[in-house]
Amino acid sequence: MRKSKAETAETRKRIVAVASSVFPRRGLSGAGVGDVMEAAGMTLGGFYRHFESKEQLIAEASEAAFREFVAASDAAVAGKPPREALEIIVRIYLHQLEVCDGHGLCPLANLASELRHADPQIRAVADAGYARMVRRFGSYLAQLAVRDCRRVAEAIVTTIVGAVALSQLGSDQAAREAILANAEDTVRLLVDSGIA
Amino acid sequence: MRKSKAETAETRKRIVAVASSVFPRRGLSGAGVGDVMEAAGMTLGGFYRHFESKEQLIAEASEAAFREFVAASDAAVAGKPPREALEIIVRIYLHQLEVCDGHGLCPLANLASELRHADPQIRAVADAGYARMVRRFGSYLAQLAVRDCRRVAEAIVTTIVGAVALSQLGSDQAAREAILANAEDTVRLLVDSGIA
DNA sequence: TGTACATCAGTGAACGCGCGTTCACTGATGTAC
DNA sequence: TGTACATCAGTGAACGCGCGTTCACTGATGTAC
Repeated sequence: MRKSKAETAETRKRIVAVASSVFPRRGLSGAGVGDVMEAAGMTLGGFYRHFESKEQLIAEASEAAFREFVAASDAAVAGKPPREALEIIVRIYLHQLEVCDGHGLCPLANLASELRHADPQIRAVADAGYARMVRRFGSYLAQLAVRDCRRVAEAIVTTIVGAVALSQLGSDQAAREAILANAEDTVRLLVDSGIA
Repeated sequence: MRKSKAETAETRKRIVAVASSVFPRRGLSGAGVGDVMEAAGMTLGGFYRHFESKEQLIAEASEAAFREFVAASDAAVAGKPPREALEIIVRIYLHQLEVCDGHGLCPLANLASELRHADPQIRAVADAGYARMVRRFGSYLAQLAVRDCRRVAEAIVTTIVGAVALSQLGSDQAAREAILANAEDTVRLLVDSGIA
């Protein structure tokens, strides 16, 4: 049953891709290695041909999730002016849960409290993802001549991460939408506050 | 070894109090029933004289955590004018992690992603806690004649919960403090934006 | 290019540990008379 | 009020399940000659 190198690489990618959607949706302790492998169409036993541990998979899956989000939102804002681009990215982030295929789910918002207790490797990925988001917003804010770009960018990230995390606790749909809509307004307020 | 009714009630309260600090600090799946009992100065076996399940303890501990936070912040703002009271509560919330005894840790910020996968009983407590926080801020905002009290209150809660949750992922102290300080500014901005 | 052997991706079963839960037991409290 | 018995909080050990990890095995791929 040995597979060609190309197939092996494909399989590995598929496992990471599946994991990047399974872990944010079900939680780090809520989804097992077996669940991920099953969702990838394989059996449990093959896992350790590709990864050293569940932790390693989580780290790579989180990296992939950040990359997917960046790729998807980059594509959506290609050629748009900065203000519009910024709003589109915020909107995509806030509505990440409504995308049915469940990809591009941000680890920060979806795994927040679990990441704290994860191992250093995983936390480092989360840290890098956060820094990346801040830099991304920061660069748009700079183009808009916003004062204190970095601080405003951090505030925007806090707002949208908090909104997505909280919106998943609400029991009724209306409350969840209200939280997300509010976050959009808050971001607008933050941007305007920094514009001379 | 049977204990008097009063002692039994004391023991039960102690377990809940300990749990309300252990679970937010170590996570729902990171802390076991045995850990809580040990921290309460007892052995594992006695747990089921007081609670039906770990889930029930988590639910009661979360309720207690919300209550503790309300009690502590109520005491701190007694007699203060609304604007000042609001700022103090925000500050207490944002610095909840620095309190050494580890009490008054908000389940929303500290257990965010784990609450999503918890059972309905626990989620209901989290929901109620969120609603309570929103109402609390809302009433101060109303006293300040802020427009859209409820929406602004929700935005404030999103901001401070997001800030506390995110601040725990940062690796260095400076980044964590920056997130919290930013949140304080964002809240001010939100309040001012609603004042005629 | 063809052949023989080493490699190794994937399978299915088993291992081992952690942890929620249960249980037999102890001895102090509560209660019935 | 005193006595005898039932109750039950707390202990320490055991059970059982889930899950991360390991392992023997299979058969297709890669490679050395």
